[in-house]
Amino acid sequence: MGQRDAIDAAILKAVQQNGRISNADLAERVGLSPSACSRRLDILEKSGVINGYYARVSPKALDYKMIAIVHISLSGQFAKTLNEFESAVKLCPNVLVCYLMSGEYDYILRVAAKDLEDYERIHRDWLSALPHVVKINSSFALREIIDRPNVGV
Amino acid sequence: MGQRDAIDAAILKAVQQNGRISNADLAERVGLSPSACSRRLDILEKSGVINGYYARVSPKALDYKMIAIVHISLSGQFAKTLNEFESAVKLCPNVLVCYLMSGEYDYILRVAAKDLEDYERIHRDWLSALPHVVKINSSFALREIIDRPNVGV
DNA sequence: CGTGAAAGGGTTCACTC
DNA sequence: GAGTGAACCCTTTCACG
Repeated sequence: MGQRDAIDAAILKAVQQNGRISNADLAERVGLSPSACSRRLDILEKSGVINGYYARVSPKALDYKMIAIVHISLSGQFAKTLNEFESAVKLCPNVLVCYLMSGEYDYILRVAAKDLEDYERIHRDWLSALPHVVKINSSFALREIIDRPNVGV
Repeated sequence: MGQRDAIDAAILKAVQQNGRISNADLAERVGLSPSACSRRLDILEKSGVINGYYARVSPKALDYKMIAIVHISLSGQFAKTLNEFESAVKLCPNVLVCYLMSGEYDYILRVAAKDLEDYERIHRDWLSALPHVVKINSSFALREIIDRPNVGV
């Protein structure tokens, strides 16, 4: 699962910075022939180390001007309870991130909304309706300081 | 800043799902000729609607097995205080996300670490050392349920 | 915005070391 | 595993309608 050597690490770093780099340029950058580079990249993709390639689109351009951080507690920690909650939360398209957490709350969510009215709808129709929820705590981002797509680049 | 019409929206949706789609394929998908599609994509990139393209790499493959959510409060809310904190936090490569928040804490951070020992180092050398910090509260992700790169795709 | 053609570049083989 | 060379395909980018 981990990269094998320094060249794989260099490949990963490069595609994290520029997902549209051509294989030819990538090969030159990491000091490999195009064919060798293509083989390695293929392995990294097929083995799941590289999940995919995406464009970053400014959320504001999509009219998503609001980010909420939502802490949620459930009525219990049984596997069945967690599974039912997780299956349901995955269906909400506004939930960008969801982690099962240690600490006071069971889950933390990052939710995108177009505006406050949109968030109220999401809160009412989605979040409050999730199974086994006993406590919800929403706070809102006033400003984005950092949003890096990847670690260590 | 917002997209102009349905075709731009379709272009954005496509590149969010596949950042490596070729212009020819993209044109076909949105029902445009390659030249017209290329012109639109160029505008979307140059105007900043599309921020860039990147590969998603499994954090585990990079040996980042740990995600911490860190709530931080500062000693005040003066602009100078916030600015100094924000300039400093941007220098920490392990901080993936940082928002200025409403609510109990001033900032919320998403921090990647290789393991608990690595996190202790980050906490000690970076987070605790950030200017004006008076309270830090770390909790840890036990499991990732959702991690979408983009909203509404 | 669409068409068409030209030009250039990239990918992908089989083969070799 | 990596490099070479060549064929093939595709993409991009014009000028023009």
